[in-house]
Amino acid sequence: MVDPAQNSVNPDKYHRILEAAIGVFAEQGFFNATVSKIARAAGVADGTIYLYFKNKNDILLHFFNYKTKEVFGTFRHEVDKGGNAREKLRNLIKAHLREFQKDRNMAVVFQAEARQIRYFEVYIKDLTNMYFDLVGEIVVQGQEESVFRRGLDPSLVKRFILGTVDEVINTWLHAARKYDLEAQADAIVDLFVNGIGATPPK
Amino acid sequence: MVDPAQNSVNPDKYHRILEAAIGVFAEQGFFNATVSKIARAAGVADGTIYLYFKNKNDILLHFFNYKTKEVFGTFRHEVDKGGNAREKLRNLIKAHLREFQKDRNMAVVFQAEARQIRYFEVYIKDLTNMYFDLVGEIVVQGQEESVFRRGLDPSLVKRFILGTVDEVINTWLHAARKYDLEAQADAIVDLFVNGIGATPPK
Amino acid sequence: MVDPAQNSVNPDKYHRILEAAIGVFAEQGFFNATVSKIARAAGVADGTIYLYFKNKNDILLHFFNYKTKEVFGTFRHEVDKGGNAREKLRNLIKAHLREFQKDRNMAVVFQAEARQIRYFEVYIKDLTNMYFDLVGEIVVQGQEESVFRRGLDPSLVKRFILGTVDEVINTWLHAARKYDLEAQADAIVDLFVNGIGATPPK
Amino acid sequence: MVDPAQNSVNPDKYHRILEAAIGVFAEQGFFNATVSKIARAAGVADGTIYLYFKNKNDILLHFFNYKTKEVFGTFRHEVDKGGNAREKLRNLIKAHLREFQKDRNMAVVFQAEARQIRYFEVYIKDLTNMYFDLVGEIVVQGQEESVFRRGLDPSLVKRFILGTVDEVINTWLHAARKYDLEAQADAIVDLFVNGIGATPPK
DNA sequence: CATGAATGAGCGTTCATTCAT
DNA sequence: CATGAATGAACGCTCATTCAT
Repeated sequence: MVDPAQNSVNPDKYHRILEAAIGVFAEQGFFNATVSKIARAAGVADGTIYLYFKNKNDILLHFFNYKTKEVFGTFRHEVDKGGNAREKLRNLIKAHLREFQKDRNMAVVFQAEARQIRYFEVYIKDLTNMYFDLVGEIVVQGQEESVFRRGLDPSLVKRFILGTVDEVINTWLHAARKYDLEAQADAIVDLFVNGIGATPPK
Repeated sequence: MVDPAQNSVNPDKYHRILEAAIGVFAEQGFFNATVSKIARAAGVADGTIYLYFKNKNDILLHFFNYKTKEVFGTFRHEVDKGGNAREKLRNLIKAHLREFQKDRNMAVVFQAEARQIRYFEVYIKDLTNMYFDLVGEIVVQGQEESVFRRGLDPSLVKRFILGTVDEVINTWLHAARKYDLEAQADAIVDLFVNGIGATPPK
Repeated sequence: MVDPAQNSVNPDKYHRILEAAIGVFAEQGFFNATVSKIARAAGVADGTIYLYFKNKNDILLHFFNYKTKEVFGTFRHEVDKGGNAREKLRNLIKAHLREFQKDRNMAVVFQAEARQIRYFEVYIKDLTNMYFDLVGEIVVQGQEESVFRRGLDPSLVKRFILGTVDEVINTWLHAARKYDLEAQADAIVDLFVNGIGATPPK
Repeated sequence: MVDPAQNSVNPDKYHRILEAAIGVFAEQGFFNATVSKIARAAGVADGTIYLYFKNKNDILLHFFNYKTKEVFGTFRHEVDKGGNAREKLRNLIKAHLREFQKDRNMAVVFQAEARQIRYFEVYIKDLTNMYFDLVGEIVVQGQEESVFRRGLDPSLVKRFILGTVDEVINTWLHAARKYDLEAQADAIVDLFVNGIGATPPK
């Protein structure tokens, strides 16, 4: 097997297979996807898959390792572009929704398989922690800026935020009618910041 | 196959197999679980499984249809016990966390498989809608009671709430150290109601 | 297992099962027939079958041993009723067609399974030989009476006759439109006796 | 699965499996034959069978579709070589006996399974009709040539001829002592043409 | 005698993986 | 590097048979 990280030979084929695989995984689920189907979708022979990936598991692993990590990298970038905490939070949510909307296959696979397959647990945890770290920083900054209240359980806030976005994406994925996902960012952030409680007469 | 609804024969064995199956599904995932493993776990012969269930899929289907529906029934009951909207919301969250904590296998299977298997999508949607309806009612009541603010997107609020609880349970399931899940209810409700924003100097 | 030959106990049930089995065999073929289906058709429990028959094979064996042997007994009787050889031949063919027409299930099973299952070969051979003996006698008598020509290969004549009747029944069984089988007897005998050759100007 | 019609891959293996399967079917019958036994007989792995055939049924189907159709093709050819009707009839019978004698496995499978398996009924009917057409043509020609008498029921004559040959082959297959099958052709044709009746003093 | 729930051996089929070309 | 035919372990499922009631 070639190391695709420093793979000078045919990086094309590596990506073609990876994309094809994600497509098949998205459509059929990891377990119902066969290596043959992936090969056909990628336009290569079955055996060729094994020149670029150790085995079927390894394909999904690469997906988590490279593809989604890349996406999570843009989250970091987007967050950094924000000035204050609220802006950073909004940028994160917006980026999250945008990127998942942009690559539906990725979204499906990530949402569907991430919780399913024990084998990949550790990679998922990595990604989740990356996300949690981002949120953590934002919260701390927000508290320093006094836009977020003190005394919050940071770990709970992280789950509060990731859980909501996750569910919003999930609903979008299963919806019959397609609507713009990114457009929901502001309403979501508003909920995060203000909750559902009636504001007392201030 | 016998009708398990009527439990005409050996309801014991029916439940033993169902519990055993959920255990195996929880540990290995649906696709890695084999009928043989389930039979062994239940202490019956492979063929016996097929006296109570149509096939492997059918076992999971029964799980969604009976076991989790029952749990969701207690949610309704708990909500009804609450007087005002905030209490109802708290009761729902508490019940949700408690029931999933009480039956860890159920929790694992529900969280892991619910998003995964196309075949069962319709059952999951049923359960989700049941949940959404509950939340919807609570929100409306809260708005009438003026504890929840107007102008909320009800569908977004539902996802906001389910998503958070979902993620909280998920984190608990994957945590190394076991902690009390139900105890988080109040903090969660507080987040829902007040958000993370700093209260303006009142 | 009870010996059904001298079975004082519930000969009814024995015959009910046998008839039911032949019906199921006729409809589905021996190998696709299950003991359960037979039991259901007979209105008894699966286990009851084994009180009257050693196993699934044994049911078919009883069929060959008793049911069809009985039919072949009437062939003998019909032949004996005929005066000259030609009459005897005609009676045999008529009886053959009539009996198979009368019990379609028997006909189907006999025609379909007789050539198929090695296990029963010996019983089939018995029946065939019984038939061959009948034909043999008729041919000899016919030659003595000078209605049948000398120099015939008796064994070939037997196959000539059984084969034709067999095929006529077979065609009837598979025909879409139902017609009277017995009515073909005279035309068949005419073919046997005169062949298809044009009679030379006598 | 590869298209065996085009024999794009390893036509050798395709034929090896087909021959092996027919051998196993001949020895054990279709239902008692297992894919494993066929694979072992063909010297390939179980899975390899499925590269050449859709499933176990498909093997028998190919047998009927290609192997026996080919044989029936030679029947046509042999018939066409005959000048007058009697010669044609004789050629048909001779070819039929010869071909089935040449490939005993084919003969066994054809005789045994043809009447048995509902699934293949349509293919058998095809073959039978092909045969019937041949005989029909011969009979008509014979009547025109005035070697066969008028007023025959053509459909009955067909069954008369096929049935006899069928039975002759059948007897041969089950005989303990092997004798030459083709040698019986003339005696059979003589029976067809002249019947068993004594010729009146002409 | 009768039942039918339980058994488990056995089968057809799939598919990840290998390797000769 | 690329191929795809070949492999065979493994699985879901069926069903003849048994036996406790």
